[in-house]
Amino acid sequence: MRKKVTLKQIARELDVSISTVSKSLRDSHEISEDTRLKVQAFAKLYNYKPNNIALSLKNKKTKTIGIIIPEIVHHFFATVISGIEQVANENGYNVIVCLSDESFDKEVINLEMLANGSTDGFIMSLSKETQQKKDFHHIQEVINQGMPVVLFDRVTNDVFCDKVIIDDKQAAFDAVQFLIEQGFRKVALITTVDYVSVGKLRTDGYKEALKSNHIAIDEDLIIKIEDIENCADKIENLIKSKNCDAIFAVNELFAVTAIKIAAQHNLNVPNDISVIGFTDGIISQFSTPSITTVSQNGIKMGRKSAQMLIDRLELEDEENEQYTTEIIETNLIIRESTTTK
Amino acid sequence: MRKKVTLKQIARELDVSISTVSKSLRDSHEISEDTRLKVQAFAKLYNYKPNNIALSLKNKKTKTIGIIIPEIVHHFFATVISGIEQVANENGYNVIVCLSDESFDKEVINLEMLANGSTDGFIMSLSKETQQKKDFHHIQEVINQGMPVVLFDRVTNDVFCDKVIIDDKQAAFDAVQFLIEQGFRKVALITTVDYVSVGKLRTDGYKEALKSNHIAIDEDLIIKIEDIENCADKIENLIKSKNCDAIFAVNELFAVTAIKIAAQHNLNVPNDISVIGFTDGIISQFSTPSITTVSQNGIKMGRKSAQMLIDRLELEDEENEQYTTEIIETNLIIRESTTTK
DNA sequence: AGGGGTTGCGAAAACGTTTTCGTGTTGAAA
DNA sequence: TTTCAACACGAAAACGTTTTCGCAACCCCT
Repeated sequence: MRKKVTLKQIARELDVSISTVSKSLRDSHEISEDTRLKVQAFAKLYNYKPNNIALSLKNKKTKTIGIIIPEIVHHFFATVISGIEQVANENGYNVIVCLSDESFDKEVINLEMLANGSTDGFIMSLSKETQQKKDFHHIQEVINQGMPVVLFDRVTNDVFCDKVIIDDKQAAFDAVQFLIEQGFRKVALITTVDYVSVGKLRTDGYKEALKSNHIAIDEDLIIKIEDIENCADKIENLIKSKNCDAIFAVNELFAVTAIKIAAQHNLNVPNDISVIGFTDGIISQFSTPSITTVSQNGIKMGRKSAQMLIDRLELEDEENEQYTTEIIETNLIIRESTTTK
Repeated sequence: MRKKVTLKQIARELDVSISTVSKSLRDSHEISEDTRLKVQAFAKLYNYKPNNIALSLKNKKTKTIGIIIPEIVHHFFATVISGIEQVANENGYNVIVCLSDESFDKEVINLEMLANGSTDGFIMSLSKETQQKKDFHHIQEVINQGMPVVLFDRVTNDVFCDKVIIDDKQAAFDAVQFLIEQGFRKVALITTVDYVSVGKLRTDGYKEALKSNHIAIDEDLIIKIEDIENCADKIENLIKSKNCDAIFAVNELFAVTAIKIAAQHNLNVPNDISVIGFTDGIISQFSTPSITTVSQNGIKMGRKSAQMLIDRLELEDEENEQYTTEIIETNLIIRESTTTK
């Protein structure tokens, strides 16, 4: 086992000082060509690589980005990480990933853990519990300590920092508008409870679309799912009522579940009922029928988030207090689950 | 902006030495109760937390695990990360994730980057390119430097270290055996090219199952997919030939694609043709029909890998050269895509 | 020969910890 | 009064870097 070699060891071996070794390796002109080449040859031979930890301590920069997200087993978040990782890599950064499991406490613990020097900044999406409690002191804390934070997707107005979101309301509006344009008047909504910020916004967009087309909002056509496990019942009631000819679901899972339940009741999608989902994940692409959906482009969100964070990190000139909120465009991907009336 | 406070600052503020502060905070008996309480109160007030980087440098331990996988936008890998993260968290470790994008070079770069002090050890799954080149010197290198490595799923016999795998061959055997027991004799195989280790093993299992049931192997029923983009043609040929009554696919994507193409040719799954996939991901669960599949239990693989790595890391007593290979059991999840003949 | 500039290198500080060892003060025992 | 232990604290080294500064040695010019 050949442990990694340090400057000190090279210095001792070559009978020069540590400074000389360091300077030689960094091609300093202070060092004679003789010594420089000798040191470089020796370093190469022993495969010297500077120790990152020591560098981090010295430079007070870790070249590491902390990512804190609710969960990773979720295609959208996976794509965002993928995007972040791309940009991070291009700029010589590493990413360290923590999962909050939708728990406020875990989010706080992770944040504090990484804030003690492990990372230069954070990219986060809030856990459900955090959104519910509306407690963001932990985030404010790290910002106060001078660490940049970028929030994406699940954000809050209560903390000032850079943000990357989609226009959830507009996207929902567009989706519902599309359904209406296809001739549907009885459009149902399957959404989440209101404290999930994106769910609320998409609900708003749905309502607005109906309003602007002078369609009355029928509360019976709006169902709010608390937890995904037992969403089936409520959806089944909706379908059985046969009161709707189209459904807008605020995520893939709701959409595909609706389709499955419809099939169980011998209703064909899209012929008997059209369905639009949200998030262009695996499910939408591969379900049968494939699902018309609002594409969020997680890669792009991730890339943008990373770029904003890195820009701020490398902006040495202190305190550009102009926080911006970037909006990533969405687009409706039309597939097999919708038709015209 | 209130920057993080250091021992030195506390010491200066309280007019004691750095050692005294450090000892007070660690409840050393060398320090009088008076000073101890005073320091602790002050530290609490200013929310002192030791700097991780400094600790890492001193202790030569980062409490960080490096994960290098081909890609994250893949349900199986996401579940493995999730499992790793659980165990890591329970033991006070963080995880830093790098993606090789199936590229040998990126795998090498990531490994070298993290090997310079950033992590205490690695959990990896080999990129396709690495498996093809059969070049593992980079992995051997970090092992030689004394960093433990755990390989999972896509492993190799050419490097000695701990490994976590499933019995791919046996699992494939069981799946095909199941189909045969349901009465199918013309079982087709959709697999990958041979250099993908798991693909090869699953192919072997398929062949063995046929053999042990005295069914001749028909090479026309075996199709090998190079890249996923244009797998459709080959699969279509298979389906059109109408030569098979059941299909075993070595991953979800092949399985769902087969089902889709079958539908296009007015063949019903499972009534006209039964399909079994591999990996119990989102697709298998939510496609219509839902897919009978071999479940890999990524969470468990991740947990086991992390546990093995951490055990080795905390086993101070040097050099337990007994590397082990852990086999995670699989099981066949029977859903709608299979029936009996 | 003396002065000034260049060249080549080393000492030391700094980043933030922990820990070992030393040391001065106090109190009690001889 | 002297001696010694216990007590409370500080100095310094160590982890591996980078960088500033200082300092010899040499050469060149007058």
